[in-house]
Amino acid sequence: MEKKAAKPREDQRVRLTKQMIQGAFLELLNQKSIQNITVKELCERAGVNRGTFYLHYHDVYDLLDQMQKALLAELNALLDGTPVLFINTPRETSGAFITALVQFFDNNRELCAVLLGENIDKKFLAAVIDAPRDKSVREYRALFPNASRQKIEIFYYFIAWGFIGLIQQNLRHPSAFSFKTLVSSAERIITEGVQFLAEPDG
Amino acid sequence: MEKKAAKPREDQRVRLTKQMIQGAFLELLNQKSIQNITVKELCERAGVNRGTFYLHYHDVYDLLDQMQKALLAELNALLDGTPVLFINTPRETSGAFITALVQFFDNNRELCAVLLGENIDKKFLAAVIDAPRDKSVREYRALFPNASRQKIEIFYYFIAWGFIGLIQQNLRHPSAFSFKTLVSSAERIITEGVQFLAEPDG
DNA sequence: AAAGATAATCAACATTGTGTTCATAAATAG
DNA sequence: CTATTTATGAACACAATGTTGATTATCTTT
Repeated sequence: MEKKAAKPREDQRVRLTKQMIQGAFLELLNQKSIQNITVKELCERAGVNRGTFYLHYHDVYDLLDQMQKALLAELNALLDGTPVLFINTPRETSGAFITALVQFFDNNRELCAVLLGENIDKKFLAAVIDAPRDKSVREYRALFPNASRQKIEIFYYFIAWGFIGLIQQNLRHPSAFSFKTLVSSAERIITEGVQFLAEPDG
Repeated sequence: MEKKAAKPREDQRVRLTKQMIQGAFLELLNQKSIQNITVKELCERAGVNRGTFYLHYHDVYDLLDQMQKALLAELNALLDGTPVLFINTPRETSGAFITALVQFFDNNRELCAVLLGENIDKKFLAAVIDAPRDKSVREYRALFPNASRQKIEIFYYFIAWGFIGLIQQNLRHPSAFSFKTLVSSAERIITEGVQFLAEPDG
C-alpha cells in the first residue's frame, strides 16, 4: 500500500525563493546562453542570497533540470487515460491527447520556448519526443497489425519530430501560424503526405 | 574582385595540435555534458599545453563552434547545383541531394552523433534544419503554385524535422535501421502519409 | 499569541579554473 | 642555414564556486 503523503505544502518562503530564482533564470535565458549564466548574477537579479540558492539547487544546471522535470511530470500526466495517436485513422479529427498536448505548450509558452530553444541542450526535446512513444507504438500496432515494429517506430519518430518541429517553430515565431493551423496541418500531412500541398485549404 | 587566398596550407604543428584537441574533445563529449568539460582536463587528455589551447580557441564553446562551422560549410557545399527536394513528385526516387546528405552524416558519424546528441545545444540542429529551407521552399512553390507560402513552410519544417529525427535516431542506435531504409521510408511517408504503415514493405 | 522549527542572510574562506603574459625551446618554411 | 612561427612551462591576478557558522527572520503548530 502506498501512503498518499498528503503533501505538507511547501513552506511559503521556499516557494517564493524558488519563484524568484526561476523567474530571474528565465529572464537571463532570454538574454544569453546558459553557459554564461552565473549563480552570482542569477541571485543578484532574483534578490536572493547566493547561499540560499545552494540550499535548493546544486548549480545552474540542476536548476534547469528541476524545472524540466516538473514540466515533464505535467506532460506525462497527459498520457494517462486518453489514447495518444496523432490521428486515429485517416480523415478523423484529432484526439483529446493532441489537443491537451498543444494546450500544454501554450500554457507553458515561455519555459517551453526556452527549453526547446537553441541555447539549451536537447534533453527536454528528447524527453518530449520519447514520452508518448511506447503507448503510441502500441496503438499503431493495433491499427496496423501487419506492419513491422521497425516500420512503426520509424513512422513514429518521423511524425513526432515533425510535430515538435512545428511546435518549436511556433514558439519561436508565434505569428507565423497558429496552433490550430499547426494541428490541422500536421493531421493532413500525416494522412495524405505531399497531397497536403496540392489540396485547397481548410 | 576576390583574391582566391590560395590557402598557404596550415602549419603542420597547428594541424596536429588542433587534431589532438578535437579528438580529446570528442572523447570527453561521449562521456559527459559540455558544461562539465574544462579546458584543463581537455588539454591534459590531448597532451597539449593549456596556453596552446588559448592560442587557437577562446574557450570550450568556441572550440565547439569552430567544429560546427567547418561541418556546416561542408553541408552547405552540398546545396550548390543539385535540386534539393526530398521528393520531386510522388513515387519518384530520391534525388542526388538527399543521397549526398545521408552520406554526409555517415562520413561524419561520430561528430554528428555528438552534435545532434542530447549533451549539446540545438545550434547545429537548427542550422541543419534551416540550411536547405529557402531552396527547398522555392522548389515546392514551383511544383505547387497554388499552395500558400505558409502552407509550404509548414510542410517543409514538418518534413525536415522528421527527416533529421530519423537521422538522429540512426546515429544513436545504428543497428535500429539502415540509412537506406531511412531514406526509402522517409520518401514513402512523405508521399503517402500513414498509408506507409498499411502497405507491404519494399 | 508563544514556542519550536525551518529558512534566509551575511561574511568569510579555501579551492578551482580562467585567461593572460613572458621567457625559452622546438619545429617549420623558404 | 636562417628567420619566423608555434608550443611549452611557469607565474600571475581574477572571478566564481561551493561550503561553513553565527545570526536574524519567518513560518507552522499547538
